[in-house]
Amino acid sequence: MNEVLVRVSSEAQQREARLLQALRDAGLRLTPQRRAICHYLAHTDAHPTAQQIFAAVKPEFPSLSLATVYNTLDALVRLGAVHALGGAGDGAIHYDADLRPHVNLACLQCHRMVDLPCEAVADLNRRVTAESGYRILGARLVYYGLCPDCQRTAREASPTP
Amino acid sequence: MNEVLVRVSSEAQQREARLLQALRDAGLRLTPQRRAICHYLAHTDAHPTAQQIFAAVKPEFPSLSLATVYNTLDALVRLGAVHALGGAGDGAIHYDADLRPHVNLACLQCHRMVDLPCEAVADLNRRVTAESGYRILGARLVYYGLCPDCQRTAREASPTP
DNA sequence: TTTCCACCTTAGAATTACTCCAAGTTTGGA
DNA sequence: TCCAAACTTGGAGTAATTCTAAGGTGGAAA
Ligand SMILES: [Mn+2]
Ligand SMILES: [Mn+2]
Ligand SMILES: [Zn+2]
Ligand SMILES: [Zn+2]
Repeated sequence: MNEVLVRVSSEAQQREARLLQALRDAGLRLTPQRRAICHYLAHTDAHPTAQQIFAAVKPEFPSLSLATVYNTLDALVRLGAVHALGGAGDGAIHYDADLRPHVNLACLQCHRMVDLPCEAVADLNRRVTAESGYRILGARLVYYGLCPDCQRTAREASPTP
Repeated sequence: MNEVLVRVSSEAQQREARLLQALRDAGLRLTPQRRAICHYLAHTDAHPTAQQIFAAVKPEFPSLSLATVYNTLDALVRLGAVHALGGAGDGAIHYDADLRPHVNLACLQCHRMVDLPCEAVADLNRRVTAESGYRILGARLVYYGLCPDCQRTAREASPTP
């Protein structure tokens, strides 16, 4: 009759907590702007750019400045809490707050990035950390090309069936 | 007494041939500038940026334009003959003509990229190609952080031993 | 709770990698 | 050899990112 009150913290909530903790641990301040940016980063799987984060958070903070978005991203990347994945055919850097081992797929046509879970990446991470001699801050595991949708579009455009 | 005249084409020569063939196969023209850029790309393991390629080839072609470097790189990347690895702490994209399976290590401090051979990457490539549904043009397998040299430098700067 | 300052945010200017353009040149097939 | 499509070039243009100076604030300490 007693329900088991285990709240399963969602993946997104865990990510958000991790981002905030990373800032705290580094002695950086938790401003409302940073909280909002972390919240957005933790709850999306879209691999947003700085501009996209800005556009998404701006409504909640009309005074928000792009510089703050860049500052916060820079801090999170330098702390290893967010990965900088690079461009996707657009000239802008995409960010990923999902640190679970996976590779990312970028479409050079529609500029979207999606995840491809991949257990093998965990081994890769381990090996690189152990063998490289580098102090690893982040990874950028991206395959780029054309997504299924954009392949279809391209095929319709050129009559080569 | 007859020597066996097998010339073992060096890795770099193979790469150069592959780059030129990729351009030919795509119906693109082999201009002296493109040849020089391909030659440089094939013979370096420095993962150069467009500007660095320009600086390296310019002496041989005083009339060379940056636009030509960008055009050529764009063509090679779209053909999958060269990989665009993204930045290394500098704001510029680094390129890699070495298509052998490996991961790249970027130092955010000195902006250098080096290779880490890794057989596991071949499997990763296969799996992504097979399972993603994407038409894969290239990969960007980079771990970024601080190289051993820069770690040492950082340690000397901050007295935390 | 109040104080206080090092750290933050902000708007806008500055930087710069990269792209675009128009005019002149070249490649490579016919 | 001839020529049209493709290429190169210098310079202007674009836009992502960084820088700067002035005013605001988080959070530790009293
Ligand atoms: Mn991802
Ligand atoms: Mn490499
Ligand atoms: Zn697409
Ligand atoms: Zn270094």
